[in-house]
Amino acid sequence: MNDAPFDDGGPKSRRRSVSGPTSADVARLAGVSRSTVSRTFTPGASIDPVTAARVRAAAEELRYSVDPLARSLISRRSDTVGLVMGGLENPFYPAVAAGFMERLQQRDLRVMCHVAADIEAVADGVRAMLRYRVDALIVTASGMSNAAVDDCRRAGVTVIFFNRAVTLSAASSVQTDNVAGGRAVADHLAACGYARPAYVAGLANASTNRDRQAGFTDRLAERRLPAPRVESGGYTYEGGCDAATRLLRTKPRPDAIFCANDIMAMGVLDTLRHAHGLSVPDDMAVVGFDDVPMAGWPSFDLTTVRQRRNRMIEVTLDLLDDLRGDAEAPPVHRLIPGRLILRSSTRSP
Amino acid sequence: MNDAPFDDGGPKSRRRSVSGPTSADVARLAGVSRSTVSRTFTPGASIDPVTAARVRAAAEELRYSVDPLARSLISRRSDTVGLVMGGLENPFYPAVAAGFMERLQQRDLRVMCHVAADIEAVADGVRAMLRYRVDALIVTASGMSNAAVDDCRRAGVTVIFFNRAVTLSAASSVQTDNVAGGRAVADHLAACGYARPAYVAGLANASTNRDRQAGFTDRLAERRLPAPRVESGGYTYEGGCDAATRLLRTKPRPDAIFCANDIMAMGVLDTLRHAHGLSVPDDMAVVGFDDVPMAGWPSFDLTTVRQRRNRMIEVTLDLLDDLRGDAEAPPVHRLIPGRLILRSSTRSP
DNA sequence: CCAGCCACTGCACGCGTGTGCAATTGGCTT
DNA sequence: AAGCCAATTGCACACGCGTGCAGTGGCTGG
Repeated sequence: MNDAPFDDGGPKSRRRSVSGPTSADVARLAGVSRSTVSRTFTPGASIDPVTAARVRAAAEELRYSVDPLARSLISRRSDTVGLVMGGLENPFYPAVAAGFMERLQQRDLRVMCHVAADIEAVADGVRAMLRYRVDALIVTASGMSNAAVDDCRRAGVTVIFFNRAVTLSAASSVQTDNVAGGRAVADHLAACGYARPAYVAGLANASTNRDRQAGFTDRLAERRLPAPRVESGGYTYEGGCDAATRLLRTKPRPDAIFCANDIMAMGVLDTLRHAHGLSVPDDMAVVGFDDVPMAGWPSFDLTTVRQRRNRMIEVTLDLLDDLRGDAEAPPVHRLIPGRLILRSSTRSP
Repeated sequence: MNDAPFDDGGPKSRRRSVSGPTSADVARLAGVSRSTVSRTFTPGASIDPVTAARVRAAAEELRYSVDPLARSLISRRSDTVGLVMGGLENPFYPAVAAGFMERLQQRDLRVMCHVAADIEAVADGVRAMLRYRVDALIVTASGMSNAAVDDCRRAGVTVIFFNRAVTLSAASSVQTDNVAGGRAVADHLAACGYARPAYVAGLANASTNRDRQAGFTDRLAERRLPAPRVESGGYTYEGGCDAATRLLRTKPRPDAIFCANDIMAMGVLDTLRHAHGLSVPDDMAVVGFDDVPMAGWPSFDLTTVRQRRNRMIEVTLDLLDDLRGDAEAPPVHRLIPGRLILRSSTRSP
């Protein structure tokens, strides 16, 4: 019961063992007022360096550290950012999440996570995080209602969408140039002599999917190639498998399949090869998007559009530094160019 | 400067637009004291249902919700659990993380995440989270110093290790029966007539790796089979590739390779097939551990030990419910049996 | 009819911190 | 030498909430 070695009789010594020393304890030991202790740990506050050193020594001795909850109760910031993710099935996103966490931790920021598949779940998560006073919000590959964005704005929380376009809302965004990626794929397939393109779509309401499809389709049209047959694959491996099967039944049969992400492309690849005995790229070309590590494995060796993941993350965090605090700042939109990685799932030009 | 549209003259109206209504506002509207409002939102508090209803109505009207920071400042709990992860490269763990998040969100708990590769980084993350008063800590596949565990205990925070054995510390754990998994693999390989086993290890200090290897090796010995040649693969695909190459150079050449996880097994598989033109399972058997979705894809079709991910998560959360609050409770250790999934990367018995 | 009990409510204090304001000090200018 | 200014510090008041304690009123049992 009494796991503290002794009770010093001070007025607040009851829960010392569980709640740690307070700034009052440090103040007493250093012979200053509590305000001075506070100012010691508040960058930019007016304090004599000599006093500050004495306070720091006392804090060190007591193993004191500022209680972030009490601090944010009054300062209205929490040194915490919210990370809202649309799902972790596509291996691109765990890598993104890990990248964000590592870098945020480096800056001594805590990260509060939330996974949410649909718009409503996102809004719920966001509102919950707002109550915890997150300083900013990063939303990866998931939609968000304008109402929720407005809530953030009202709360003074800047929100940045990662790989999600945002039209009329007041939020910023960082994403791969998905349109250009789609166009690059169209160019490459045309250069290789493929003539009957198909597109395996991701989620219909995802801007990544729409942009990739638009770039692909538009560029095909510019090059006088037929509009691609479209099948939905829902951004999953199984969806890719099913889409491949459906595409094989269409006449004329496509000779090149562009998938909105790598996972679906792998499903397509596996289905073509193992279920229908087709040869890639001889019988059919397959192209993905993301360039997840697996895409480079010899079992797939997938031609794909690489997303510059680390660069995107850095840009997002730089943006965060710029925008944090003033939610009134006008939204910024950054487009990061992707890069077509040529592998053996397409013929050579 | 004055970004509120107008000032209603109330004593605390300055920041109304950013910080939302307080319990005092609700109290005023409902014609009760602030305490009564508080009790309305405190389960188990003594309050007249009629009054509570009136308060709720007022709260609804003002869009009031309890400030969780202020609440936890005094109640010493935060309705937040910390999730510490050792990395997200192995796709088993993003799935685990997502599972935890979804279920915790369902229970209206926030989750604070941290990724940390080594023991020290884990300790840093844990200490940071403790300062934020997390109610509990889930540590997946990552080690933690006893000092850090003690810090948690002192802070009254229960910690549960997920897929990490814990020997002398005061923390609980939930994990697959890795020893039994290793034994099952040994049995299966023996039954199939393989005679020269090898083991591709994960990280040397990971209990999962040690247990799988121990079960495998012991059972091989029991069946009078030679001790397996061991190469380290560091739990990564590339590590698996390299280990395979090294194993192919050993004499006598192994005829069955058990890998401590699926990702390494895929690296082994790809290397055997594509770099050395070997046939699996005819020339060599390959077995993994985890049964990630990819293991079932036709490109790999990997015999492996399935970890009952969802079951493990449920057990962990049940444990959390039992243990949350009393850090004095004796630690609990749960072993979840795995299951050998037979596919075509091994011959039939 | 009264004592006693119970359910409910309000008061006031505390949780651990940031910060405007006034007070003090010391150095420098006139 | 007197006055002024900048630097530094302490006081006191928030921040938004939970909760022990002391009431208040109504009801029951005797």
